[in-house]
Formats: sequence, C-alpha cells, structure tokens
Amino acid sequence: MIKTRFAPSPTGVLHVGGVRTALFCWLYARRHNGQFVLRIEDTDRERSTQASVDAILDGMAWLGLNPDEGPSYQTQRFDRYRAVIDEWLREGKAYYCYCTPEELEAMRKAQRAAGEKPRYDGRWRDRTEPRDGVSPVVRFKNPLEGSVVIDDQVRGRVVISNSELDDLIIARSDGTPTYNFTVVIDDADMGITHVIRGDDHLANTPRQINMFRALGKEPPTYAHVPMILGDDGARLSKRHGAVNVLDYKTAGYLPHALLNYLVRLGWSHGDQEVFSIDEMISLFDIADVNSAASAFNTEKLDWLNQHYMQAADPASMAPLLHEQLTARDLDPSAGPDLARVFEVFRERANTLGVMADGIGYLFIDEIEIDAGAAKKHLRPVALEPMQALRTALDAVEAWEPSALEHAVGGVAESLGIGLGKIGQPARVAVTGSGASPGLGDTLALVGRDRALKRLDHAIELIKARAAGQS
RNA sequence: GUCCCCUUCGUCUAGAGGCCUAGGACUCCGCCCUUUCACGGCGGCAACAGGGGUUCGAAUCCCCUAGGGGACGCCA
Repeated sequence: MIKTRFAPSPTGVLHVGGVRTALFCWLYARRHNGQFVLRIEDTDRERSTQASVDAILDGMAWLGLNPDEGPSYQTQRFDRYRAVIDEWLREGKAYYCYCTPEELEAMRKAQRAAGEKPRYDGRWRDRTEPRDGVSPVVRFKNPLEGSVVIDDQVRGRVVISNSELDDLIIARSDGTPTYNFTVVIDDADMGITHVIRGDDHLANTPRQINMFRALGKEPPTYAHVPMILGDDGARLSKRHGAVNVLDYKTAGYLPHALLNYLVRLGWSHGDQEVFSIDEMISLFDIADVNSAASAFNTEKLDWLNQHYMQAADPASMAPLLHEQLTARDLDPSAGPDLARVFEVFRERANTLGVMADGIGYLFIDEIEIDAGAAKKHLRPVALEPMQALRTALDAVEAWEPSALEHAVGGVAESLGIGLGKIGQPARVAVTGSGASPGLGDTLALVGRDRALKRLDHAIELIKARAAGQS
C-alpha cells in the first residue's frame, strides 16, 4: 500500500511551499487509495514551539488536507531513536566523536581556504578512547567507497559519490537525535513508501539512503519537488507578502482556490486550469511534476479565487463574509442579508477581504462621501433629478431591485435625461463613491431609510454648493 | 570554493524528432456589452538562454558556455 507523509518542523508558520508539498503527498496517497501521514519533526527543542504546531494543524485543517495517521511527534519517540543509536554503536555502524565545536570550525575553515567542500574528516572514526571534558556526539559511519543512486521520481537518476559525503551527527552531545537520522527511523518504522518533499532535501537523500541500508531496510521511493519562488524569482520569503497559509484565510481566500493554484505550480494536465478536488485526485501523478522551480503569482491566485467565488453557494459564503465584516468592526446585523450581498458583489471582488473592504456603507448609518466623486457628480445640475428621484423612490412600495431600477428609469424618462445624469449622482449619494453594483441592487441593499436619508443629505449638499457658487 | 539541480511568452505552463507559422491560462492593451465599477464576449502584444553537434528534419537527443537555485550545521 502506498504511504506518504508530510513532515514539517514546527519552527515557524506553515508556508505555501510546504502546503504544496503536503498537497502533492495527500493527492498521491488519495489517488492510490493509500495513506497520508502527518509527522511533526520537533527534535530541535530550542526552536520548536506549540504555536507553530497549532499553525500547521490549523492550516492543514483549513485546507482539508487531513491525515490518515498522526499527527505524530518525534519528541515522543526518543526511546526508539536511542535504542537504534546504541545498537549502531555496538555494531560499529556509528561512533563517538569528541571534537569540540571550535575544532570543527577550524577544520572547515581550513578546508574552505583550500578550495575544498567543508566536511567532517573522520578523525574520530577509528578511535575509541574518550576525551576528558568533552561530551561526545554520535556520528554515523558513512560508507567510504562507492556511490548512492537515487531514482528520483521527478529528477530522474541522480548519482552521488560516497566520497562527497561525511559522517553526519546522529546524536548531539546532549544525547538528543538529529533530523537526518530520525527521518530515516520514522520513515522505516511507519512504512513510508514514497517520500515527496522539497528539493532542498535532495542533498540529504544519499545520507538517508545509506542509513536505511544500515538499518537493513530498502529506502522508499523519492520525489523531490522544486521549490516555490517569489514574484521576482528569488526564494519565497516574507517580503513577497503572505507566505503563511493562514494569512490567505484571513485575507478571504477560499481553500479550494489556494489548492487549485498550488497544484498547478509545477504540475499540469494539458491545458486544464480549473480542477475540482476529485479531479486533482484522479489526475495527479508525481511523475508529471516539473523539475524547474516556479514563481508564486498572486494575480493568478486572485483570478482562481474569484472563479470559485462565482461558483460558490452564496449561503455557504455568508458566514465567511460575516467574519470579514466583524474583523473590520462592522456589525453584520446592521445591514442586509449577507448571502444576498455576496451574490451581488462577487463579480467585483476577488477575495472576501476586498469585498468586505468595499461594502461598509451597507452596515453603517453615516457614510463618508468621496470628495472627488462628490465634486464630479453632486453638482447643481443634479438637483432637479435628485429631487425627482427622491420623490419617486419614496413612492416605491416594494423596496426591491426591479421596482427600484424601474423607478430610476422612470425619473430619467420623465425628465428627458440620460440614465447617467441621474444614476451617478444617486450612486454617489447612496454609496459615497462613483462605483457600485447596479442601482436597483444597490438601493435594495442599502435599504429604504438609509437610502432616502442619504438622498436628502446629498440634496442639501448640492443646494449649499449652488448657494456658494451664486 | 566544492558538489548537486534547473533553464519555452513578464508569470504558470502545453510540447516525449516532423501535427509548431510554438498552443492554453494569468497579467497588460484594444473593441463590444453597459447609467458607474465589475462580470462576460471578441481580438492583440509577448517565449524555445547562447553556441556547437547528431539527424533528411530538433523546443524536443548529446556536448560546451552563461545565468539561476540548492546543499555543504551538535537546524530541519
């Protein structure tokens, strides 16, 4: 049975790059009716935090990337790691190294100066006598000869000579195990069949394969996916904007949109751009993943997000819009039905966040009128149309879009003016800006009382302006 | 520095020797629709990193160069 795992270390936020790796792992497992494991690699106790663990769990849950097994924590398996280390020590597969950090540093400096690749020179490999005053680390005895072949599912065959590798530390001087070692033990114990991870781990792979062999196990199949770059082609980092997946949740992106965007980064299925989750599962294959790094492009994500908002059921979006509004200190109960609001505004916002930014006037009594829009549209010439509209609207019995639309049209017709002559001033009066959905929808959403009051207010402004001019 | 990896429009990508006058998507621009802003429709700009081979034929195979990235930790 296929078994994949996502193994983040809880030392920071859950990154979009990590999420894509997790998505590939999850998709591959689903596709093959296998299992997907979540494993928290928290052996670095100095830097691991509970907040990071929570961020990982929350992010995965938000996206629906639920594990079949785990989360498991490496810090809970220290006994197991210790047992293997002791065994390897007894069998001569590992040894104590009494070098001090200073000695190591000096060694690397000398190697660098000589134009060599800095690496441990094996000086304690064949020594057994302890050294006073130094707590030793344990190093793995990497093979000296031969080479390691990785038949990577995305890179193809990569061959690394053992002479390029050194004896890595598997236990620190305080006895705690290190990453490369615990990964191997866990992947072996858990029966992981496919390791799909970022290609920054490619260089670790030969060492891990050697440790698998030391364990008497065959290594899993590896697939190293390229990393994600920022808009400018540099490694994705905070200065490129949001890298934390939960920031996308906060900004009002839909999980499906993020997933769809991410699955197309480095992977494709012909010309298809939009994938349902089921399609991703049935179509995804790790062998189709590109080997080149790709740049994260927020504009395309935005496009996909709007696409999914267009397709969404408004009722299911209402609670999300509610969150966005309260986050902006707006009271959703002081305005119209949110499902209806969503329906009207979704074609002019690509995230729920920008939607919420633009609809404040639906939830407050006193609006602020954009100075530019007022100057342009609330002019004396608009006085008569506005007064006529005020009267016409007041007479509308059913305060709903088509009747309101009709009322506006009626005023324009009876005055013999274009719709724009009445529509724009009204829009500015009611929303405070020159851009909004159709007037019928807008007036309906704003509500009778607020709409009439805002019209009155605008009429006063126009009068004052006319008085000032004459 | 050493080792490893990568290279098609600005970006994501299609492309497995002839189907390529290199296709799609995002962005941008234009037109249409339109009381505004959008949505939508139609159209446009835009790429095989460079150089050598192999072949009747190369974006596709090989080599070199250049550029980019990664690794080289008692981090993961």
